[in-house]
Amino acid sequence: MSDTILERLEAQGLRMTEQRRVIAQVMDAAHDHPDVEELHARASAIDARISLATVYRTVKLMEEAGILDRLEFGDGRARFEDSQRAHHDHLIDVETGEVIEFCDPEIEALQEKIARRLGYRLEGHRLELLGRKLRP
Amino acid sequence: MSDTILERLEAQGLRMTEQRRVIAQVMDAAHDHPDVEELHARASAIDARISLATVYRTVKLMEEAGILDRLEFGDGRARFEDSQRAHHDHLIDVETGEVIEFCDPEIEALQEKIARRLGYRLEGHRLELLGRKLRP
DNA sequence: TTACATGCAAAGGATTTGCCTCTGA
DNA sequence: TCAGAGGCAAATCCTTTGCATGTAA
Repeated sequence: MSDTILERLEAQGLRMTEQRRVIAQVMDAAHDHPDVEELHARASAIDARISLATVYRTVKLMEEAGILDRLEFGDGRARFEDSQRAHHDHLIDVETGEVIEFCDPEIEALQEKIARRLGYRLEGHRLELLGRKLRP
Repeated sequence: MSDTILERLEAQGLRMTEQRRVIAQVMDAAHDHPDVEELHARASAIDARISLATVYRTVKLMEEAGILDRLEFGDGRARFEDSQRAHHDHLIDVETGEVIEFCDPEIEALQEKIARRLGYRLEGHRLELLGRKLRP
């Protein structure tokens, strides 16, 4: 459960190319939610032989392999994070765009309950809170 | 609080064109979450003199006026609903794509609480549950 | 060797915009 | 009348894809 992205990628038996290694390394080092362009910039800084198209393909590969989660914050481009980081939701600062992660077991439990009440088994969720910093 | 979209549009003092009237009428009649293309189809059925571009412009106008809410269900296109319909969240059937609306005061309260704990005043949220129908 | 990955550029889908014409107030 | 709205097509933005070439196994 504490494997790196690189290790999980190898464990899938996928062909390990230089590009995939670099992108995995970048995502392992990332503590934020980079979009494809940002990912491409960080990867290019390590090895310039990586095209945008490859980043798109790799990110899709990793998403389908369950290694990355795709996030949509409503700004029209996808962002990615390590799917193995402990589950959390996001609070977005509407003034600065800053993203704060949080996890609340109560809200998780409540979601299960609501889904069940509607006759569904919960398979996932997206929760984003939008807020403005309190000035005390 | 129970005005139609048409009435709210007029109340804003915006120029009332035939196109805006038709789009307002379509949204008033809609009990679902149409995307722009669907909206254009429904509007065209009433009056063919409405272009896609106008639907895009009108929908943006209405969103900025607080008349419509823009929804993103992760399929790459925006959907719209009457912002004045009682607040609710969405449960999406991952098998059929069907969208079920629900409202849970407990979860609303919890979100307020979480935001406050993080030092924010809650301004809004997006919550989508993804589920699979229970077969009893 | 060879199936699969990459680069590049072209293609796509959703949305926006420039520009000229039309129209509501 | 005339500022703002609409139509059309071109432009943009993000993402995907076809094809020829490169490379991991």
